[in-house]
Amino acid sequence: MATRLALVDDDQNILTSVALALEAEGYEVDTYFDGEQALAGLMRRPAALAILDIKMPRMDGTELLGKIRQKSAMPVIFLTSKDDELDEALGLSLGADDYITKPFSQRLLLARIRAVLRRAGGQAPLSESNDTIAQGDLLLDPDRHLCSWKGDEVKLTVTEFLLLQALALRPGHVKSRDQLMDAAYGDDIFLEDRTIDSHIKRIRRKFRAHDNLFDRIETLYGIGYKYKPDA
Amino acid sequence: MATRLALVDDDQNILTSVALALEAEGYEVDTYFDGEQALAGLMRRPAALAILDIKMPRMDGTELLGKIRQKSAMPVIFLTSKDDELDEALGLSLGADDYITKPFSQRLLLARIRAVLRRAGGQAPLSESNDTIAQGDLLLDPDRHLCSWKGDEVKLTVTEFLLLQALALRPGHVKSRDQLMDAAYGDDIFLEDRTIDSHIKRIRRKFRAHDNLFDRIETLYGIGYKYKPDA
DNA sequence: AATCTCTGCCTCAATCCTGCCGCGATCCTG
DNA sequence: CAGGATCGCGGCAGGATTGAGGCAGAGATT
Repeated sequence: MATRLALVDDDQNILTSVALALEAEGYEVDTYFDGEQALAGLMRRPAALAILDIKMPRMDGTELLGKIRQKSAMPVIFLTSKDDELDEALGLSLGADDYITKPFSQRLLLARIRAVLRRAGGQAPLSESNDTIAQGDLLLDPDRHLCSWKGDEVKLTVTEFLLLQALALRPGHVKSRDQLMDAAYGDDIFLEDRTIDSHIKRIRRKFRAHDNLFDRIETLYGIGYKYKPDA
Repeated sequence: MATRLALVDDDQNILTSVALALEAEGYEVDTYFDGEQALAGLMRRPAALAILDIKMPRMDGTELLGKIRQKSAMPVIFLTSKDDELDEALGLSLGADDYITKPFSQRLLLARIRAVLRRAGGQAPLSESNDTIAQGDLLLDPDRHLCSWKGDEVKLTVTEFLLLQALALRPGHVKSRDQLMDAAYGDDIFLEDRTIDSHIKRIRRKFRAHDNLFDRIETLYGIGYKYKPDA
């Protein structure tokens, strides 16, 4: 069930350390240290995504990408050195799905991998979906920034919308305050936990203004919040 | 319950001020001022996350990271000076989870710490699994923090949930109070044995409120408890 | 410039959780 | 069977967590 990634780089350090990191994230990783080896390996063990260093001896990344593209539409992410931007242009025009300049953080790499895999369509885009959410009486349309409860429009601010969206995306699933913070602001912002409570309070208040029995946002003491699905 | 962080920096000012800030946030912080000391300390007091300065006398951050990686997959955040980008490349491709360039805001540091811990925590769940447990009439879904008996929802607190999960994970197997304590709190906490009894009492009571014949949690005199599987 | 809105956070009171104690009942061991 | 160990249960008090109101600053709007 684990997604298999192919990692190609001639620098042994990068190869092993990045592989370790990815495996820690639950991916299976096949490592190759040059293009020819990678090409051969990919025939036998196809991967969901390939991560290629551009500069490699014997067969460089762009050439490898070309060969891969002859046989498969497998998503590809390029690794490039920071200073040679030419490579980026080259790689992308050749059909890479994304690129990352060294140095890169593990966080960035993971984000790109997830994004590319998501775009590639295999996985359910649960986290970032822009789709309308219709959970019983609740309707959330991100594109129109529209929220309604039992037909009545409920005016939410951006933050409130994002939080409710995160909750309603997986009805019944518990979200910690940290997770909600991620959903509304992203990784790099730290706020008081209790700020989430404040927003939840405001969301509840707005919904109760339309339906004073509204109780779909449940508090789980010591854990977080969840959106209760229809019974 | 407090998460322990390891902070390694040769600058005493940074060491103490950052440590203070982190402690104010509720973390336990072990501080070390060089790599060797840190390595020794980490053996005895393992931390959930290490924050390493890259430039240090005797053993620098990357070297320390290497040594740490030989023994553990502990998440690591690097601190780097803004001007030497080389360090970043080196550290990150070596397997650090993230990096922060000095000077950094406390807010960013906290955000990164949380993000890394979250990722790490999700990956390596302390106990056995995050899967739903379905044992006959019992249903335990950690993601939803949902517990039901014969279809009825039974509302459990976090501690109760963890204990029941530990028991139900291996139906028929005896769990000592110590083992249950580990499952619910981790192995860093000492509590009165009888406290487990109290929780078991409350779990039983809650289940009996739905089914007064409930007797699946069996007491093994002098040993512990076990969850009785279906006959 | 004068509002208005959004938002993060603070305070206070109410509620919930939990560790532990004591008592009586039960269970083993010799 | 007696004595001691162990356990179930009620209850309590402190601590942790949460809901609600409110406030001030930053931006946006008028």
